[in-house]
Amino acid sequence: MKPFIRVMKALSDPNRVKIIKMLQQRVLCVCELKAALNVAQPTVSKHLKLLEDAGLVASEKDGLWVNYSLTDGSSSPYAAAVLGNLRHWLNDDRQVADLVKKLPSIRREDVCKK
Amino acid sequence: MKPFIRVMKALSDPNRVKIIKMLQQRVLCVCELKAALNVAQPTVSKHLKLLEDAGLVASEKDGLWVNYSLTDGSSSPYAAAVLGNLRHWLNDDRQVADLVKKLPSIRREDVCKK
DNA sequence: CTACTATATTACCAAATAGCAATTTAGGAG
DNA sequence: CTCCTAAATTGCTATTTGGTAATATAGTAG
Repeated sequence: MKPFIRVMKALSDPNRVKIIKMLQQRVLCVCELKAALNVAQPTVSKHLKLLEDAGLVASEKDGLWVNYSLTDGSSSPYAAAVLGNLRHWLNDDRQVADLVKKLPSIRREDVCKK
Repeated sequence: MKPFIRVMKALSDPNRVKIIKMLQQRVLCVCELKAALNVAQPTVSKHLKLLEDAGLVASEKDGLWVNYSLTDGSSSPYAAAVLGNLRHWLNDDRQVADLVKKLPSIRREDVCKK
């Protein structure tokens, strides 16, 4: 039951769903996500932790950066199924579409460094 | 986005998931669910409202009783998909299995009437 | 070593949520 | 009508949760 609940909980927040939809486009680091969502950096980190615990995203360190990507779902059948559905779900959603559209203009080199 | 979030939120509580799994067995009224879950009646009603708003369950009055059942999912593609998955998901879960097993012994005539 | 930067962690606040007891609504039976 | 019962609603409390600012951690560059 717990693993299923974790996936549902992870996907029951708009910002976390947006993170998933953005990661469908490409690998992203924390500050790119922070820039896209317009929230504080710790907020992004917390969301990512929940998504990772649910088996929805994976992280890989690259020097100073941490790259986040979608998992293949092998760690959780629930995550796998919903990630599959989310490939086509919400593509027409206004907020998601806007984010995806502006995503190419959000580049690590510009966005990181305060 | 909202309808999707509603479905995820509705399914991110163990008692609500248990309600879904029990409704896969048969139609149930509020006091049968209350007896199965061991929670207060208003708690059950509140859960059912959330599930109904998400398009996961439907209610039908029958005199003094209100019968709750799973929807066919026509009101929400998200609900439809997850309800489909939940047909085979969690069948081996300890708590769910126990509930399903004791469900036949929970009969409206015995359980309602305090 | 120091200085800088990306991320994680901690501490805290406000809003949302699961739970209950008490009450209200609504239908059935006398 | 009154009495009874199933369910919904209201009002409340404790816990959870999304957010932030401040701090700690870890890697890079000099």
